[in-house]
Amino acid sequence: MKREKGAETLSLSQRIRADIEEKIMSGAWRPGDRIPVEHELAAQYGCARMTVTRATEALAEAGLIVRRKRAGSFVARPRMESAVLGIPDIPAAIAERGKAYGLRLLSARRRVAAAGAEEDRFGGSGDVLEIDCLHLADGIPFAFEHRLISLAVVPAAAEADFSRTPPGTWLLAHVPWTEAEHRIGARAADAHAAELLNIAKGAPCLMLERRTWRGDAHVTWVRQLCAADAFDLVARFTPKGDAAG
Amino acid sequence: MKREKGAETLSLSQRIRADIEEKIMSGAWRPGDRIPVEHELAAQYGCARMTVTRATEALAEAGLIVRRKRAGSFVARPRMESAVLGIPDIPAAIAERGKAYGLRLLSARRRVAAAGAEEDRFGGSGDVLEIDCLHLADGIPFAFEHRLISLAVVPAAAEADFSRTPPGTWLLAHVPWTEAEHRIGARAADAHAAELLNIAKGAPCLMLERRTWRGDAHVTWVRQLCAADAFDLVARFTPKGDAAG
DNA sequence: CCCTCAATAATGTATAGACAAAATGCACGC
DNA sequence: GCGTGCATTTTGTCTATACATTATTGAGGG
Repeated sequence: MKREKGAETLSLSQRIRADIEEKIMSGAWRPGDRIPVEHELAAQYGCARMTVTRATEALAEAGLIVRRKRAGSFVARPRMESAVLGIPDIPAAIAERGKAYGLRLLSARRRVAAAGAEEDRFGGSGDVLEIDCLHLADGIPFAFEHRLISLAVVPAAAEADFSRTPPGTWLLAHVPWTEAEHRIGARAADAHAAELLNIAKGAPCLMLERRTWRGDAHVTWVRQLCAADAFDLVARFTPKGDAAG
Repeated sequence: MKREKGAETLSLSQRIRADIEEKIMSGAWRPGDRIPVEHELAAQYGCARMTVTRATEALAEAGLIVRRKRAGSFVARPRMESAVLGIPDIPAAIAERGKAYGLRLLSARRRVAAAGAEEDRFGGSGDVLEIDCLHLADGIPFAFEHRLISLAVVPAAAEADFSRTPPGTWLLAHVPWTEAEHRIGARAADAHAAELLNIAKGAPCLMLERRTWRGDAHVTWVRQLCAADAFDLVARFTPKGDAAG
């Protein structure tokens, strides 16, 4: 278990980094502790300070230590606030479990985004493409997707064939994005979703909402619903410290 | 919106990094494109190659580019698989919304982990502390927590007063951990949880399960359930590329 | 045409030194 | 006792150079 070392020969700076990391992870050096100053470590390892610096810099970037001029470097206070979550593309997720992916396009229409709850969440304005589709795993309904795409930002979307390529996959391949926001929650299936997913009305569903930007422009907003027993999100991660990215 | 620059003077290597990042983010350099070789960039910026190297190294670590000996450096193929999810401590999450946190310890008993569904998920063995508690926001039930703590790894837990300090908070403060795994899903409330959370049986709930290790030893396993309308997880993130950490 | 091998161009890592910037802590004066 | 300012320590960054490593490319031989 745990991290794969690969057993390859580590470079000296990587070894220094690993040594410090081990000291921190094992608890030998506790949060707030000062770690040896760089020239000291350099002497200890018989190398130039620059070599040590590269190790400490990387550790700082990873959030394990905090470096402060004149004061020294300190073990960061761990904050378990952030986890790297693997959020797969739906076709990829289905393929990963060895099932056949299927897509059913329910509707796609062009309209103008006006004021409204949905548009508020989307945040964009102007012409949008509104798409409903169903993702299938081995022919069984897996997730219901409702999406808005800004045609001002992605005019090419008007020509795309979303009955063959799922909109998410198409967008990922065609539109670069710079920022996104996820909202993950549980919801009861409404009548429409229940029918499409072939579950009881009111049955629990996992909801994933995603807004995507390119620069300041809203690219797309999507809500995916899938039956509670069909899918869980799983994330594995290691602690990080205070330092901002 | 978007990223805060801070407006501070960037170091040269940071500026080089930012310039390349901008080229990639804006789409000027597309995935798979080769970026100028380091000595070329060095000449362009009038600096030593080492300075450029620090920028490209950081970009590679961040997953934006891939560096290959002899071949050059290339813009990484973006994979939207991972997102940094803010998963707050429950008391912190409640405090953040300006509500008063409350805790109700339902039960805490010591027993030996035997074979069973729950123990399988936990993965540990030996003496465990089994805790049920309820987190309250302004006195209203917010989340139901069921937890196992390995007493072999955390003997001090036997003495802790979990009627005052929530187990998660106590553990975070007292036990260093090296790895964790989250599982996020939707579940229907069973009779017990429904009563405690004051919702209908079968109502959708957001479930968060977490296993935590220290080295190879299992520290704790916890399952938290909260009513679907009480809480969503929200994550904001930027794209990353192929490169492994 | 294919295989092999060597030249080569790129990254990978390290060095020793230099100066900048910041913050700590001490000495000094009041 | 108390602030004030300066010296010192430590990180922050960069330079110029050197050699190692690796995969590509091209030349030569079968």
